[in-house]
Amino acid sequence: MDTKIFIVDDHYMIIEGIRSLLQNQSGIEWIGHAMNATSCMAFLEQHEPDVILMDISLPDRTGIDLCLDVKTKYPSIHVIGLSTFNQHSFIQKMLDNGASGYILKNATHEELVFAIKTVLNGKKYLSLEAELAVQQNENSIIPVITRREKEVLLLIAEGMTNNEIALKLFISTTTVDTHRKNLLNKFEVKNTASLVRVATKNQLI
Amino acid sequence: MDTKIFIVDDHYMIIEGIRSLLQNQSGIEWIGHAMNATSCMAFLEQHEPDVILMDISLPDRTGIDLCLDVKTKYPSIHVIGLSTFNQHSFIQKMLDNGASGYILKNATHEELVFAIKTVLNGKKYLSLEAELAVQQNENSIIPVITRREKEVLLLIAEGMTNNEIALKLFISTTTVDTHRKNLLNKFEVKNTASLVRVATKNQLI
DNA sequence: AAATTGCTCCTGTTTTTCCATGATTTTTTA
DNA sequence: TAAAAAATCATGGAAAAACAGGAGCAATTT
Repeated sequence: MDTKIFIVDDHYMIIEGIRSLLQNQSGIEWIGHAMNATSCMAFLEQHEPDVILMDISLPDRTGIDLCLDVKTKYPSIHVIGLSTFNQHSFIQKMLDNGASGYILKNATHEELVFAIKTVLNGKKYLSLEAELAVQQNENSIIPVITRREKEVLLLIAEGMTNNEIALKLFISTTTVDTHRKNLLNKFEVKNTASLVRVATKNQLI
Repeated sequence: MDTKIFIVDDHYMIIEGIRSLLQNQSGIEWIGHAMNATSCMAFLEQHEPDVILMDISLPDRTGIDLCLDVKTKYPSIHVIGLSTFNQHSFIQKMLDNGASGYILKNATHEELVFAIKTVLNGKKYLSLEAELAVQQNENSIIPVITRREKEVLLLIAEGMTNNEIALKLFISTTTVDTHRKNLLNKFEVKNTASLVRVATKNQLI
């Protein structure tokens, strides 16, 4: 029985590229593609692929969210993340949400097939670049911030002062200042400029 | 005589995708691909394509730089920018450097062929999304900053204080402050937080 | 030759941030 | 439900940034 592959990606060229890469591969059957999260879920009502290649960025939802939905509803399906970026946080989140692997769009035909075979055996496959990115991720501290802190962080990035934030959130200025101070501590930075920079880098803003 | 197409992109799947999309297209001949700027320039020593599809992000140089080089050396070649993002600043820079068009990687077969035909006729082709992005670009102010200001901007984003920047650049603290003031004015923001944010958004950092 | 631009520096004042420390109340979680 | 975490508020002081306004000098453009 052939391995059934399904692709979720909103880029025609990628879909065509993968189709072309896999088309003469024995043991692999291409059963279709979706260009957004909604039609992916709709497709899964009718068909059950063995492996889904899933782009991180989709028009209606992120691949990260979609991955969680798919794995919750169909735990036996193996999901492989697919992206142009080797963005630490993306990769980690994708794996946290149940993905079995992650490859970049510059993967070769061989790597693609190897990744599919690996996850079918229940193992994880990370492209070399992705693995490096995850390691880097472990090195760099991704601080855990509270809901309120995140709220304040966003407003800081908007350029609001402690005072303005206080008015907006109906709390005291000194409270905002405390949140700000805690953010600086958690991110291990010493002023607002690098706070915004680091937070942006980590996709928090 | 067939139109000779050459691709510069570091993603196998995209290369395969485009090849697959163009393969049965009459009047179009695929003459090869390069996966970085250097081998692109090397290829052009021997061959002269009519149209180059060029990715924005390449491993050794940006497509933006490469585009300028190609157009300088071979003005008759038409360059079409290719990217996942409809990033205003990228598109504009690409066009400034002589590109004849810009399409996104979710372009259909029809759009791709139409874009190629359009630029061959000496006209410009922008994908709908790209056109919108450029319009947005015109709306949002992309401030022109000087070399020194950019230098200071980077150091501000690094989290350095005026004093530290002054020491690093061998200038007075008040001078740094002036640059900072000018940056705030040019970016039309009122503090460092939004300065860093806006600059990051516009890929200046 | 005149105007513009970029870089440099200055004096002040006001506002905001940064830092330390401590404490109370509310919410989450084990 | 008890313990932990989060959110709230406060005081006070030092450091940095923001704001205003002016000004000299060199290189470039008009």
